[in-house]
Amino acid sequence: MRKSGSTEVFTSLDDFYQRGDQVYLPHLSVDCAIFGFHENQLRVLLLKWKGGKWCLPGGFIKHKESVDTAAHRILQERTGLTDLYLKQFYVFGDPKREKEKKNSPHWIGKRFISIGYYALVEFSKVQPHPDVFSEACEWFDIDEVPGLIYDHKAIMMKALEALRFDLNDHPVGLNLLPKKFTMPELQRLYETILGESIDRRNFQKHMLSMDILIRLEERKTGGAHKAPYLYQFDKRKYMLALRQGLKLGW
Amino acid sequence: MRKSGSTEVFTSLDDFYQRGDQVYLPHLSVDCAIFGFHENQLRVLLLKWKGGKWCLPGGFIKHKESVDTAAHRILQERTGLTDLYLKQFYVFGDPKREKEKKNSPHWIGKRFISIGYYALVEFSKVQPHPDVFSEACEWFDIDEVPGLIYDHKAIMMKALEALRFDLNDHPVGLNLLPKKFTMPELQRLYETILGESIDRRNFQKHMLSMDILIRLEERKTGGAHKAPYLYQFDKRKYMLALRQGLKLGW
DNA sequence: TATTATTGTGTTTATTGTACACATTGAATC
DNA sequence: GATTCAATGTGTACAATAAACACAATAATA
Repeated sequence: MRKSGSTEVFTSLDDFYQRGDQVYLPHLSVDCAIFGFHENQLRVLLLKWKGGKWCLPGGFIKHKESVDTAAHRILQERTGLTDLYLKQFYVFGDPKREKEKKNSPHWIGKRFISIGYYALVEFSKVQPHPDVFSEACEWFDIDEVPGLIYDHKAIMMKALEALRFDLNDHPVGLNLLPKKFTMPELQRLYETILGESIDRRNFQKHMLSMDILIRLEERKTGGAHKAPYLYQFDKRKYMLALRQGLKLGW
Repeated sequence: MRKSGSTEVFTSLDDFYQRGDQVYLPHLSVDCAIFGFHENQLRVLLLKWKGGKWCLPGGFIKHKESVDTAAHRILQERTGLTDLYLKQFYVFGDPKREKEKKNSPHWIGKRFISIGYYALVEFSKVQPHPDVFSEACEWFDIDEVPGLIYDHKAIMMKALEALRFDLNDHPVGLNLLPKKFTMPELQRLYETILGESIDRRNFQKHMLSMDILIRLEERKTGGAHKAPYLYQFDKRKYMLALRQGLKLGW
């Protein structure tokens, strides 16, 4: 059994089990690893089934809907965000991937092949919404993710791997950080994604040499110690650099 | 309508149209871009529908079969090879992707979402076999691919892009070249995949510095001009280097 | 035997990456 | 208000890598 997004076309949950395949493609689902960055940590948004395990937000594809649109719809339902960075990264097609599933006669009890997406969101803008199958929707530090249903842990790890890979030529920083951020924050983002530490001074030199950052006059106050400058991305130069193949990674 | 691999479980083609969904998952297909390297050119293996357009080899997923297994089965049927390098690279999920398709009542006339794989094969080992829907199965230079059915041209281009990307950390050379090859041949392979020319001397230096090549005593005779040395990959060191994150690309 | 196009093997220079040092600053402490 | 502390801002020296380039050797052809 799986979670769905909007059930408004159905009169009841039972109706959804009975007639779901009239609306959705059978045997196919979309699962999303939604990444955010908060308090210098990479986080992932998880759902908790009523009385059950945690899982990645997911849903199904309508009969005449593109897979990308389905993923956007699902993400919008879970986060409230319409404008987020979304990337398909892998298909999970092992017939035994849904270990705990009991073979029910419903369409939803059958085997599902899942198309994996990862999303990058600005943490502070997200309003987590549980779906009808869930009792909670919360952020988890990626190092503290609990046991997940089915192969969702593997999906999440693969998403993280894809993210690490994409750091070079996809707008990761731009989509995870707030408008204004400090150099140390940007560095922590890289470090948490790559899982390694980077020399502070070399990092700054490297980032500035790309000419995609604008240093503001402001500094970030409040913290102890010396107040760091605030930066923002020069979005035009950033996207141009990506198109021209500049490596934004480490 | 699409091409299938083995139809041995069906009594006739009509039977396949009528009962295919009892064997295969509906709405799902696998398409493969099979790459080979011959006469210093990267090539792709295409099928020609009886009386129709050219297309990528493809097939369907059995109800209890993993997607990877399905792809291997399809490839084996088309090339005769059981042991080839295969990698899933993208899902094509636009409901309008099958432009020329007429909506027939059969399962096969419905919308299909296609999972794209690319394969790397040693050209000389392949015995191309048309399937039951095809009249021809031939290699094409990737710069001379004719118009393809549906979105298969886009799938092929995306496969090529994925291959270019994977050149760094996947065993591309090992799987595309014959056991023995010359340094110029290896270089042409890189150049044809990357679409750019590389300095001969720097290329050789770079490749040798990786310590994954064994130079044989033999030289390749027959050609005009100076006879080049033959090399082979040190498979153990090659795979070790990949696992350790050595960049084999350019 | 001379020619030609290609291969084998360097060297030099420029660019990039790595390691490390020291001064500055803002809050907290005495 | 001076001192301490932990973090930030800036810079320099060295190593490793990449790019540009030169010349000798060789196998078929003329």
